[in-house]
Amino acid sequence: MDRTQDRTPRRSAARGRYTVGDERRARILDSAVEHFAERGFHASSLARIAKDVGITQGGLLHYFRSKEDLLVSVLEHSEAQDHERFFSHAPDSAVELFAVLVDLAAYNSARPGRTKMFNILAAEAGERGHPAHEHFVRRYRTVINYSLAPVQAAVDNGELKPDTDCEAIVTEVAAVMDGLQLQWALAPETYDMPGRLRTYLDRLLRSLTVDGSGLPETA
Amino acid sequence: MDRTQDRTPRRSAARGRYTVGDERRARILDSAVEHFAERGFHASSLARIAKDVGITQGGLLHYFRSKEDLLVSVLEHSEAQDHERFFSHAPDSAVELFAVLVDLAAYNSARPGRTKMFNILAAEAGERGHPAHEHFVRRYRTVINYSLAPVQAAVDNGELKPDTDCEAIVTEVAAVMDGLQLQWALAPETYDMPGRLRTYLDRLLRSLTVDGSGLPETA
DNA sequence: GTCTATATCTAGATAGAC
DNA sequence: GTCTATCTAGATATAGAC
Repeated sequence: MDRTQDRTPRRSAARGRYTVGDERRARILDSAVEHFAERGFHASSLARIAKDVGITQGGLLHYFRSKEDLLVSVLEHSEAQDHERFFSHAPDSAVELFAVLVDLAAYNSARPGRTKMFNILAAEAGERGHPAHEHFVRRYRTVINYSLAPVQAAVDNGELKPDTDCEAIVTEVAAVMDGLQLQWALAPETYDMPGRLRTYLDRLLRSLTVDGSGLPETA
Repeated sequence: MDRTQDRTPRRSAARGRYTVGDERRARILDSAVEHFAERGFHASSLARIAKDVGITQGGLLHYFRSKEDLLVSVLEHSEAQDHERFFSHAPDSAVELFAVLVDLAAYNSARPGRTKMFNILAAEAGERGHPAHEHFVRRYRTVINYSLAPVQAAVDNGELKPDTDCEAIVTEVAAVMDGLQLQWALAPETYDMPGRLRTYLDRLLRSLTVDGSGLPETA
């Protein structure tokens, strides 16, 4: 096992207390996010990531034993943040699910570095050899499953039309979120990503309800 | 002006005749597409692109004076292909537009290298300094404008509901296409991208028609 | 815990031989 | 039209000093 990897659990155990090393680790992760956001994984450089934190490349490698280790740590860290903030509670209805997704879009649009990083890494990860390939395959599966349950439940209890293809709906929603995020990244200041997502989800919901107006809006 | 740049026009003038240089140029572009698809722009290497064609890096730079020149040429080349194949005729109706888009998705899913390249470059281009930034900003504007006209026309002549927000629809359609493409790239063999797009467009169309079943399917 | 030094590779671009 | 040679710069990773 990796000595650097079991730092995070230790920190949560001693809640509120941060060692110097933990703080350094956190700053390296933040710096890495910014660099991956600008150039992706392959073209980012450990030396420049380290320089932004005020240490050298050698110093950085004390915390993360390799570039790939750093990438994996960044992804796990971000994932954990998202999970705690948005996905720790399973939504009971499609309306509730959609509201969470709009919140997530707002959260993402307030964090351009983090969000652009996901755009690039998700695209890079299409190649089978990429160190984040498995991560993103798993991530889509998780997102789909998380979203599928409340939609299926809404069909079962009659809120949504009985002939609804739940899986198609759910992958489509994920696609819209990713696609809007791609457009948003080209002009983050002027593009209302959560607004466009809500517009889409509202119409989707209306088209899925029995008479076209049976449910409240998502926000 | 660049001597290498005015080769393409000359070739189209002497239709059917390809000089050795033109053929070399085309093979370099193909190789570049594959490399950009795997690693994006920054992390691709001219030497390796050249090696796949069977020449050296120095030889490649005879045709494209810099790496950035190569990238721009690749994008222009691909764009020209798309335009000729799909967008040279302006669609008269929303149904016609949607059918073209499904064709495009099928075309893209048959060309993994090219399509994954667009995924990565579109994401990388979010950063303002990226050599393809302007290209993708322009590309989205073009796509939106191309799609807006037939949708707006359908609203005006009563085929679609009068309260339809055409611009929202059109950016949403673009987002779905990009997002599905991202998911497809993670498992191209098992993911029916054009099928999922058609499913989405069919439901979109039904939700936009006055009584919910006024128009034929897209295919 | 961090730095310096170093080994080893690879990058893009230029110049000039053939 | 292509190659070789070369320059400069930058990459990751290791080893060991402090």
